[in-house]
Amino acid sequence: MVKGKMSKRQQQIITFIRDFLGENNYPPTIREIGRACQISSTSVVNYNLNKLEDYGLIHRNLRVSRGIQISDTQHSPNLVPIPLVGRIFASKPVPVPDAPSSFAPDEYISLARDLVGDSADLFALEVSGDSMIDAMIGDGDVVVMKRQIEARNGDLAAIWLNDREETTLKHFFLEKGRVRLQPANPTMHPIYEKPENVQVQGKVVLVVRQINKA
Amino acid sequence: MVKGKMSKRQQQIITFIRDFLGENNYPPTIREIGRACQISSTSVVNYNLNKLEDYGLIHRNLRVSRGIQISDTQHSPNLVPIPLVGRIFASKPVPVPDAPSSFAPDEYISLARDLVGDSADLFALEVSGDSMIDAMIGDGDVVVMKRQIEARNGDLAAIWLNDREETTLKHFFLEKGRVRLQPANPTMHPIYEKPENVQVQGKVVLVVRQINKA
DNA sequence: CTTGACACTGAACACCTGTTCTGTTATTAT
DNA sequence: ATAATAACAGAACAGGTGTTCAGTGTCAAG
Repeated sequence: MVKGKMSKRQQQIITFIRDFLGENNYPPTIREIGRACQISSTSVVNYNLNKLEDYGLIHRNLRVSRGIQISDTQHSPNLVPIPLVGRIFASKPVPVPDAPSSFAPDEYISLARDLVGDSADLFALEVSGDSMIDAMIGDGDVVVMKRQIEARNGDLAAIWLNDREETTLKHFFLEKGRVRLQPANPTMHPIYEKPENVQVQGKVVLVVRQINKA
Repeated sequence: MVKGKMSKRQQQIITFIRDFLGENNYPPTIREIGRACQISSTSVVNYNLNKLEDYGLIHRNLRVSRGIQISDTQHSPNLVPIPLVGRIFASKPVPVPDAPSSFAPDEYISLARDLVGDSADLFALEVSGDSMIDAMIGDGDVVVMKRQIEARNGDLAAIWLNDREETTLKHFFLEKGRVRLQPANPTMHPIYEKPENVQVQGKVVLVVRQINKA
């Protein structure tokens, strides 16, 4: 959260840092910033960098050359590796990985960070069969899920139905004592379940379908 | 391509650089590398860094502090920018961009290269409405297409139907004088058209669905 | 007007950093 | 064994780099 308002100069500085990082893969020095922003004195750059750190927009490693990190955005590698932990069937619960760091080094899929954000507990599943077709998800699709036990209204969630012993992907709505599970396909009708019969296993964040996997 | 074989020390150095970069978002100095790898002399680190650059594993910016880049982590080669050229409706032809380099700098979406390959003439469209639902593609989905006028059997193609004046996304099959257009949803039935009535506008390569666009 | 805060200048300092040089040790080929 | 090459150590140097400090001008509040 930004407490104060960034001055024009500070905005100029932070955009330059971002550009410089994108081009060189390492942060600029104080003097390089000054040169780019027409600031004659290193102390002024230092002064404004401290301001930017107060605002929480950057992080500085003191006494280290080029020790600037941009905190707000996605600036590490722009790719997020997501572990592909298994397949998802209608007839089995979702194979949710135990810990966020339980690395199954078998396979990863890489996605641009701006598609999925920075969350740590993401994992991916390949869909087997056509049982998720009412969620507009077909055989071979890859779903990226976020590990969580509860869902908020409207979330597309992976839900285990205790009585049917079946996994389904539906939009989750808790309404006056019952759970409405709404297919993503708007031409289909919802089903209603008792809350104790549904078990949320994760929330779908992204669906990727490769048409011609070579 | 690596011409020589990396020594143990060089391997140690490059893994340290990678770790350091992952932790601090900026590259280490020569002396930091030496300290971490038990190398007493800066010249030895320099010596091995030059070797690593000869092998093509890193790139050095001479006379610049922390001027080391790891070539395989450079995000540029791993991300493919795809121009988002417009929206796709059932009632209108696909807005195919004219030239592969006709840059509409409005918006881009970045995707990992291993998802879409290297082809130059890719473009992306956002789907409006639920008219593509029989291709399991819903409102707000993004389809990545490859510009081409002909389709091969089995391709999921964007097809303009001359008589209905309508765009549809279906699997394309040319069979004995007629064209079979098969919905991606296996529970739905195909339609048949005369070849002169269908006009291929592109081939769908990828479908991405972000569930909670913030 | 005075005060104080804010943004900035210019200069100086101490340390950091990449580079280069001479020399030593280990490895390999002849 | 001998020579050549690769790998390393240590020191020194020039310039880069973060930091600090004494001032300057501006501007709004008291």
